[in-house]
Formats: sequence, structure tokens, C-alpha cells
Amino acid sequence: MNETDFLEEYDPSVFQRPSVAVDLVLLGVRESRPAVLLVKRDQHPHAGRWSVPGGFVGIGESLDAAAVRVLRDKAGMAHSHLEQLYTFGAVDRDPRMRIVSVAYLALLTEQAFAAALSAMPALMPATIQVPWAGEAGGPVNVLSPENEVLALAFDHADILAMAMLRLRGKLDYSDVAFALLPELFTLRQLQDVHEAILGTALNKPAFRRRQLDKGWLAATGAYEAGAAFRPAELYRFQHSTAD
Amino acid sequence: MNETDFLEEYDPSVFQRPSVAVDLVLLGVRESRPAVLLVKRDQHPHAGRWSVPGGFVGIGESLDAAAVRVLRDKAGMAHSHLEQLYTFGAVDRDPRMRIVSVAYLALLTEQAFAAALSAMPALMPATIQVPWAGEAGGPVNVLSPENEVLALAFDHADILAMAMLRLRGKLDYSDVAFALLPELFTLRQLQDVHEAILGTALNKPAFRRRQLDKGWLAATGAYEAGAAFRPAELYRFQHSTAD
DNA sequence: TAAATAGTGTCTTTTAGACACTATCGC
DNA sequence: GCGATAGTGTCTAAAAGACACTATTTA
Repeated sequence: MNETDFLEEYDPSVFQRPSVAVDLVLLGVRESRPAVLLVKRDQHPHAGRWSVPGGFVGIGESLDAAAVRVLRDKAGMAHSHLEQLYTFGAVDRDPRMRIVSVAYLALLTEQAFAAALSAMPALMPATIQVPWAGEAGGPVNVLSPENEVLALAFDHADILAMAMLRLRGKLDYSDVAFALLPELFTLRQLQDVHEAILGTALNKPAFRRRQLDKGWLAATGAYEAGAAFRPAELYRFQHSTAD
Repeated sequence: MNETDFLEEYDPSVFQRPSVAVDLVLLGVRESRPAVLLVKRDQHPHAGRWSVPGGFVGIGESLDAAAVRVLRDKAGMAHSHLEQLYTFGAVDRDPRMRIVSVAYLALLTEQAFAAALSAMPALMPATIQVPWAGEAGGPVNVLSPENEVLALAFDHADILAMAMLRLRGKLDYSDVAFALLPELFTLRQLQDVHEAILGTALNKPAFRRRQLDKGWLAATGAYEAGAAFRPAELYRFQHSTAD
């Protein structure tokens, strides 16, 4: 915001302003691995590298509204869990001009991930390697469907690392995991999502106990179908009363 | 950041850009209560209300650098723990013009807090009431030294609430508490800081056990002086090897 | 019945809370 | 010795991990 002596110090017409953009990390879990939707840059700078979708913030548009707009226009998606991640503001992060970028994290179910892929041909799915080297802040590795390491544009490897760390931190005490799952899901699917984000195996009985004790899960009495073994019960996420 | 078709879509000279500012929450613990340094607005809008110090980001200045500059110019301080908090980007948050504000959290020891107060007469210390109503996102109450509720400018009550929640969330698993304490401190002082931020009393033996088990504390063999009772041992914070 | 996964019972280990107790200072 | 706070020992309670066991499905 602005200080007491705003008017004395600041004449809006005098000083150059940075451009403000939003960048969206479109994140899901596919085949028990964290996955992200990328677009290939075909222009300088960083032509040929991969980036997360983004767009500039309009002068009459809030940051959240810009994120929703980019989600719609670049991923063909009406809704999703969307939260602000971090703002990247190094001077030289884009060689053309000064851009301050507010990164957002969008969490997609596997269905939404697939729907975005087919609606927007420019998008490519990539896998985030978990765990990665230097998890205390280092950039992540991203693999193509053919398991080739992808070169990311700008500071987008840092943005993806930030997204993974944020997700991890919130996994236990918040309901973000349910944003990655369909309406109905089994406890095994829930555990798969947790394991994919954390990059570690979890103890099954302890996991079930903790999840059920939270009071966020409602058993439906229905069971999955089509498996060649004992079907698992389907659960639904419901906000707890004290939440 | 920017998308693949950056150049086609965007001509920097055509679109109006928001101003980008940084706002600093200067936070410390005084007399076992969370305290913040505020400045009184003497201009419209929100004249007479209190705000956290801030400033505009220069075109050739990173966000972090702008925060450091504001810390120096508005609080007279060379260093402190400084971390980005959240970016506030509602369209109407300032009635004069569009301003996107990146909030930073600066953690001050009680000494640094007092030094800033005497170096910068415009600053006033205020107490943050903990706990506050609607801790899941609601704005905080801020009290003057005379225990009067202060009216805050803009969305600064939300910024302060965000600062408290961030600090709370990091208190257990990170080393932020040590940024609020002097070089040498007693375990009781460390517990006081935790209790002030959390707004609850903690169990003494359990607290000592947990803190000592983390391996972040080095006993100095020295003891505090001047107390009319058994003096406590002084500890020093040291980064753990695996940190 | 075999294979595979769902789901549970229970023992152990770890961690946190409660609470009383001892230790050490100034006066 | 008294008052006050530092620091500890230990019991209990709660939570997490380990691991084997039962249950239920298709083939």
C-alpha cells in the first residue's frame, strides 16, 4: 500500500510502472504422479522452452479475477480450486521488460486435467519429479510424457517448486487433497494423492485412522465397480461443522 | 509471467499498468504481546487512520529490494528477517488509483523494535489482540498503547491478520521465533514469544523437551543477571546441520 | 481356490500433557 | 528460611508406525 506522504512523493505520470501478470500452475495427479499443464513458447525469449500459462492483469481487474480469466481462456475451465502462491519480482526475470508476476496454484481433478488437455491442444501434460534435489527451495525437474527432461522458461521451475512445497505444507491440515479428487473417491485414491504429492509411501492403517478421525469424510455406502478384486467403498468430502 | 503469444497480444505502450507497492508489517513481541509499528495517515484517503509503512517499487528494483529499502527508510533499520507475505490486488483497495501491493513481514527483536521507535518518530507501537474473532481469515484488532482500538487504513487489518496467521503456521517447524529474540535468550523468553504469537499458554516441560530435541539451541553456560530469583541459562540459536 | 486388494485388530514406539518435585537465586 | 522462578522426573494419554490378520471381489 502507500505511506502517509503518498501525494508528495508520487506522481503517477512520472514514474515507470512494471507490468503485472498472473501465472497459473495447473496441477493434478495422474497415475500417482504430480502432473502439470505446460505450453511451449514459440517466440523469443526462451522460444522452445516450456512455461505455465499466464496473462497480464487488466487495469480494472483484480488479481484473482485475472487468474480466473486465464484459467478459462488458457485451460478452458470454469472452476477449480485456485489460490495465490507467491509473487515473483526479480528485475531481470524477463529480458524484454519489467514484469511482476503473481503466481497462482490451480488444483485439477484427473478428469479436469484430461478435459483441459482435449479442449486446449496447446497444453501438454508433464510430470513433476518427486522428490527432487534441494527441496528446500531448489527448482524441480519436469518430464515429458516420454520421460525426457523439459527445459522450462524464465523462473518457472522455481514457481513449480513453490507450488509443490505449498501443496505439501497444506496437505495435512487443510482440504486441498480433495480438490485433486473426483466427487466420489476411495480411501486408496486419497492415499495415492497424498503419496504422490509427498513423494513417500504412507502407512495404510494410520492414514485411514487419521483421515476418518478428521470428520471430513462421509461414507456413501456405494462401492467402486470394475475392479478384479474386492471393491473399495466410495467416500465423499464434506466440510466439517467446525470448519 | 507471459504466455507463448506475448508479442501478439501485448503492446506495452497501449495498456495501462497498475502501480506496484510493497507494504511492511514490522512485527515484534513486547511485554508478551504481539506488537506492530504503524504510521498515521495525514492525507486523504483514510486520513487519520493508521497504516503499515510502504512504498512504491521502482522500475529497476526487485520486490525484495524495495522491501529492504522501505525497511531502511521508514524504520531506520539495516537488517531484519524479511519474507514475502501475500499480494493484495483488489481493484478498489485504494480509491485514488490502481495499486497492487506486495505485503512483506519483517520480524524485529524487542531491541530493534525500540530502536526503530526512537529513530523514526512517525512510528507508533500498537498491540495486536490475540486471539481475535474469526481467526480463519478475519481482520485483527489493533490497540494503541492506551488500549484504544485503532482504525486501520485500506485493507491493512487483513494484512496484519495474514501476518499473524503466517507467523503461527511457521512457528513450530521453522526458526522464525528466533528472529524475534536477541542473540542470547532464555527458554522462558522463547516460550513467551511462542505464547504471544499463538495466544495460548504452553506446557513448560513439553515445550522445553521439544525445543531442545530440535537441536537448534546451544547452551552458552552463561546465565541471565539481575533477577531476584534463580537465573535462567542463556541459549543461542544455531542452524542445525541438516537445515 | 487363487490372486489381489480392502479393511481391521493390536502391539509397540513416539510424542505430548499433567503435575509434582528439586534447584538456586535475592532478600 | 521465604518467595519466586528455573529446571527435571515421571506418570498418563494420545497419536503414529508396524505388521499380521480377516474380508470380499473376479477369474
